[in-house]
Amino acid sequence: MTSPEKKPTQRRKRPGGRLQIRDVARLAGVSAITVSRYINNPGKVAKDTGEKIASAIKESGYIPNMVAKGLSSNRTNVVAAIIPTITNSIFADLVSGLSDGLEDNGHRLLIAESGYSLEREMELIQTMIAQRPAGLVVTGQVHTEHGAELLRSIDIPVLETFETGAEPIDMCAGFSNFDASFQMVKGLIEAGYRKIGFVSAPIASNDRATRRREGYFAAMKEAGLNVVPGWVRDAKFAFREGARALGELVEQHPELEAIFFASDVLSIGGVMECQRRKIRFPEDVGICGFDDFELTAMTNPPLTTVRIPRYEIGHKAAAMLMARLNGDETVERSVDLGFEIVWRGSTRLPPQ
Amino acid sequence: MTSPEKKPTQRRKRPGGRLQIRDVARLAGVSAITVSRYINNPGKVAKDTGEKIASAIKESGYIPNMVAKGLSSNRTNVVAAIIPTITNSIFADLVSGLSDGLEDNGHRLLIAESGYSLEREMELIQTMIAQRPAGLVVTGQVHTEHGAELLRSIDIPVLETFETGAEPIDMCAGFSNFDASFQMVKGLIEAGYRKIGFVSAPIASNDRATRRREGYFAAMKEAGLNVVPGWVRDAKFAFREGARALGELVEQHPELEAIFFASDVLSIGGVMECQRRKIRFPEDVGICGFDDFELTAMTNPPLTTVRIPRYEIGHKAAAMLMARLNGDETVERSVDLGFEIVWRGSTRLPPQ
DNA sequence: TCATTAAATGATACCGGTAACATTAGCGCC
DNA sequence: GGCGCTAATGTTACCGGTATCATTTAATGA
Repeated sequence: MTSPEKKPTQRRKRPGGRLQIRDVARLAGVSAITVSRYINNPGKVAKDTGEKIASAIKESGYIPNMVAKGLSSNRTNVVAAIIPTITNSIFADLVSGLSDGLEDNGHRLLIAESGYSLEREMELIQTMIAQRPAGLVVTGQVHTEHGAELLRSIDIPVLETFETGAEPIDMCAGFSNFDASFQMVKGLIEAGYRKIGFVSAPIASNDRATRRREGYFAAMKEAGLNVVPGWVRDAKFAFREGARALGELVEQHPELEAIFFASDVLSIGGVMECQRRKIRFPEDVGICGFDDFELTAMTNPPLTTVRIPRYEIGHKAAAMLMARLNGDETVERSVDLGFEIVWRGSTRLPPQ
Repeated sequence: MTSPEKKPTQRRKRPGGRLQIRDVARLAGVSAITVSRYINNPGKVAKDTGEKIASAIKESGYIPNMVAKGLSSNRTNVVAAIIPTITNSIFADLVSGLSDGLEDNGHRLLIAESGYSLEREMELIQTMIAQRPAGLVVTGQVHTEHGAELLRSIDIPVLETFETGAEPIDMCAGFSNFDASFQMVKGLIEAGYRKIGFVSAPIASNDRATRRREGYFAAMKEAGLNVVPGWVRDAKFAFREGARALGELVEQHPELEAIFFASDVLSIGGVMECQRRKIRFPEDVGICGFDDFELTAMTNPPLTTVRIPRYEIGHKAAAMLMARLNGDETVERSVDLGFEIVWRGSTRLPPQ
């Protein structure tokens, strides 16, 4: 029944698989390596050879196998990004900038969400390393000890985003959350506000929120203003949490003259709550936010907020990674893309 | 100077590289393949061998190379998703659901944005195939001819999301945009509205928007209501575009009794514009949206809208892909996750 | 007792590309 | 003419895992 002859190592294990570079080479009448050269650097092959290969590729519909390429060349065209959540639009904008910058350089984007957990971030760093990305983007400058160790030990460019206050592990792109918050509060004080409430995301596992809170305290302290503990609140990233925080603050601390929401998810929620409660701003209480969501320009009156370069951070991050991958070791290690306080009608304005 | 002896094929080309499975094997005193077995299926190795390997992995901090694994096993643990844009929160929610579902199964997510261009989508399908993903997720059921051909020809599960009207190329998960829009308009008509405006995203390259518009026309026609061409508008996905559309409609068509924005990005913009113009809803004009953004519940009065299972689509998509990858060929090909019309105060309510 | 079978483990080739080196041809120049 | 040099192309081994088949060991049973 079974024929005794034993095939001596058949050549192709996967007859259903895709076309290989060898098939294209055969079609073009050259060797596989020449096709490889043409694909990666057309200038390296003679013009007529290149044309033969090009038409062989076109006719056959060959699509290269980047997995094989990655293994053989020891470099992939994938960049990994770990963000807290894609549903917060500041990170969606970051990812968009990153994606645009990477696509322009033939790279793909692998993303994962840590859910604002540093433990989870650390696990994701490991699983991302397993994919052998060409570069790694993380959020913030604080990580678990083991996470930071992993980031230090890998031999690919690592980019921390959204905060530039500390010395980067490798590179960072963002702005100073402390300064931005400090300047906002300082401006409010100059505008005549004295009793200023502060609402931010929970500061656990979130150095950006932590720096913003520190900026608030520092500005208050510098002006010699006392901060009542109840003025400072946590609220998770959700519009309704901002609404809840505003409700609690105005009920429990009617003395407040202004409320600074250190995220526009929260400030928009706060504005909605004001409208529901018929609280007028800036007349009854000044309201300001952080992030410059598109919506902040459309409330009535529009919201004072901090414009941060969300898309630009991603785009710059991509550029920095690409430069490093191209061997440019002169890339700046810490890039501060700045911020801008946008004064609009939801608060009184500082003089001048 | 240079020693004449020629090393006969040195074993390791990349001494700076990461630990390999062979290193772990040596540490544990077993062969590489046994370590591989332990990693992929611990039950396949003896208990004490497994323990030795486990501690060797732990001590050495070995992180597997998924690129090599992908090449050798001809299957990667990466799923590719192509969405129009990550900055529209409906797709951010989709991606979030997808990401959660994939992570639970040890898979990673590769994303790319097509910018609502089918041409770009087609290019991205090609570059994604080059990465040899385990599965591919796209948006909508309409693609370029070549794009559809590619999707049909690949031998991995393909999942079309957010629309279930047509026969899927392989699988689809979503809901009927036509029905959802039809039911919303039908409800408005039952609530007594006759002159109803319609604002949606541009329908070019966007079958979801196209179906929603068709649903509007069908419901109007069924009720014997005439549609004035000027009542139907395009607006790109941006809050200010929704605001602009509302402004134009109320100025040019003051006869309109209700305006249906077929996206909550647009409806929220419309609401903001109403507040600025002191237009009351539902008193002056009924306003309703589509998507059920969190914010729609917080406007004053809250917005009538269509709740769609954004996160669930992504999560279900992941589950369907994983089932197929596990060899389950009984997976449903077309999964309709439904929708719900949420009647709130921004429109009059249909009877009962 | 020894063949039979299952469980555990190992040896080897291979996945589809590319790095490193080899080879060939063509050219300039002394 | 021969040498050196460059441009174009080919040969071979290798990237770090796993599929496949082989081998060893232990357990089972007539």
